[in-house]
Amino acid sequence: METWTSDSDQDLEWGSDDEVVDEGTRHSSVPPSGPSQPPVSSHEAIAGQSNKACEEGPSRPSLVREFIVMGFKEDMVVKAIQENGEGDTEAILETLLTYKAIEKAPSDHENSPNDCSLSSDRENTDEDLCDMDDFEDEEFAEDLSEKDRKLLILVEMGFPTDKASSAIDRCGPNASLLELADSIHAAQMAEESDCHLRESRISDSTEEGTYVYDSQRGRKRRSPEETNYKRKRLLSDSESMICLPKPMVGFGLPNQRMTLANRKIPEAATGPPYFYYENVALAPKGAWETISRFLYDIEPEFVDSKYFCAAARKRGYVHNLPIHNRFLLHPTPPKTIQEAFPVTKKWWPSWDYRRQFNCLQTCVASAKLTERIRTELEKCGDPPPERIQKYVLEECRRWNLVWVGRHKVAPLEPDEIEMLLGFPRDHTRGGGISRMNRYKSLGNSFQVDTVAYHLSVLKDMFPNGITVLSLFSGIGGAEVALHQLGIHMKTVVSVEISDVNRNILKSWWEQTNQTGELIDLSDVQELNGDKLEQMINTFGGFDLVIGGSPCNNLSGSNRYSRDGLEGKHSSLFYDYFRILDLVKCIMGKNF
DNA sequence: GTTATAATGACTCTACCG
DNA sequence: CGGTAGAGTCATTATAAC
Repeated sequence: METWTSDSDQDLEWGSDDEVVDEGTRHSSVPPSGPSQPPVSSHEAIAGQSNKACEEGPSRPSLVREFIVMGFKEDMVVKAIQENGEGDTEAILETLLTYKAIEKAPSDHENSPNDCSLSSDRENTDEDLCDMDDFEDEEFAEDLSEKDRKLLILVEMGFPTDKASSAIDRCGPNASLLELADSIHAAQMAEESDCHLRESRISDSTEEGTYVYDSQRGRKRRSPEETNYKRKRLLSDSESMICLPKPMVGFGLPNQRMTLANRKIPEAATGPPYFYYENVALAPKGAWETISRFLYDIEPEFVDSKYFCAAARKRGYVHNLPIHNRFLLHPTPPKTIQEAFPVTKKWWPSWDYRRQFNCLQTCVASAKLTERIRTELEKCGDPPPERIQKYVLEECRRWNLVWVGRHKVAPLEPDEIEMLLGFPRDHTRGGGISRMNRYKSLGNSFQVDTVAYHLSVLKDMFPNGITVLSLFSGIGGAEVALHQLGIHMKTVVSVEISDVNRNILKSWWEQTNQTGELIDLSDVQELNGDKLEQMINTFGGFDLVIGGSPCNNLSGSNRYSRDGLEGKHSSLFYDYFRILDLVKCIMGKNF
């Protein structure tokens, strides 16, 4: 069962530095990404007009918000929901796209995917509709031919006119918009398939195989040689899919052959600015497909931080950074529990064969549980019967418990979690933060060494330092990573909703004697085009847009509101995209 | 009010077997 | 190929304690 622990130590030798790092040796850092508790949405179109927050109306304000955050106007969202009912989100989306396509004037642009890259295509298509901007007649759509209507919507969604047109020809007049969109997507993928095939083959031979799953049927299957062909075929079946690499090593670990020799970044996505987006790898079906689609179709890099430290942390990263000549932070952190906590060794029973922790989350075990474990172990002899072993081991895994005495297990202390995640000791300590909030902030953070490895390529590219836009900064994992890499931060604009997290980052910034400037804002939803344009003009553009949006509606740990990307908090992903796209547009115009 | 504690499954992929 | 058991997951809520 323990395949994930056994391969980490022996099979992957990457460094000569196995020394145990004293917990006090690393100074500098803080993690990002936070749960944020946004007030109700207020969406602002780029043009500057802002809409009122949606509170009343439909019984699901989150549904309204979901669409507003995608760039639709509130009144239209309400109207579309009334028209379709709350159940069928696809129909609502289709209606909204229709509204928008009709209402659209060529000059204004909002945050639909790939919006700015298509303005030229759109202008042609919309030409004969320009005078229809005062949208009143909801029947208008039916005056268009079905094909024209769909073409219009597809172009509005960001697809080139010619591609959209041939997709309609290919799929027939009755194809749904989603089918058409996927068909275009598949065609684009097929164009790159040669390159893809080559890359995947390299990947397959280097790794143990690749898992491919069909996002609709939810069946995952082992993919041998013919995987790539299947992938192609399934894609043209209007199904998008995602690969979770096994082992989850991303595009390559240190001292390991790069699994993806030359990945291709779509033209529209190349830097500047560089960007880096993070979220949980094990998100509900379809979430990563959507994330990737919004972020310019870049393939996510899935990495488990167990290859960088002593705790697992399966995360996906979408970025447009180069992937060659990456390097690790030094000293490298311990990669096993025993190296990280040598003093616990003498209490560690032989039948607890954990070598690494599972994902460090936001909650820790209760005293009652550790008490239960202790009494259970007291009741029986040594070694305990198999049934007890199994129970204890299960709970230890579930809660990341460590052995601190005979029959005594305990949850990790906040400072121990700081160390495991690559933060300086006491990074989150003091300043008015409660213990539980430390756990929460840390649980929501980056693993610094992992992120630093990916960001390390920036060091040579920007010898004079970088200007950073840090969204959902949390306790500043991105900033800490950059600092430890020795990358000078000229200016950091940090956006983080939590007061305590902002204070942690500010405090770290001062204590590490940063010479650059830290500007901290609280709400990504208030970051509109005007503000961004002003900042970009002041700072000369951003070199890096980095952040991990809230995962709580995606995480498997959430029993109450695992609503996917459209969840109350996780839908802030669309704000990440909105802001990134705005930055790209503004910088594209002025630089 | 603020903080800590305890209780609360579902969903998914993986490995294995027939 | 399908079924199944096993394992893992950046959490939320109600309640008690302070």
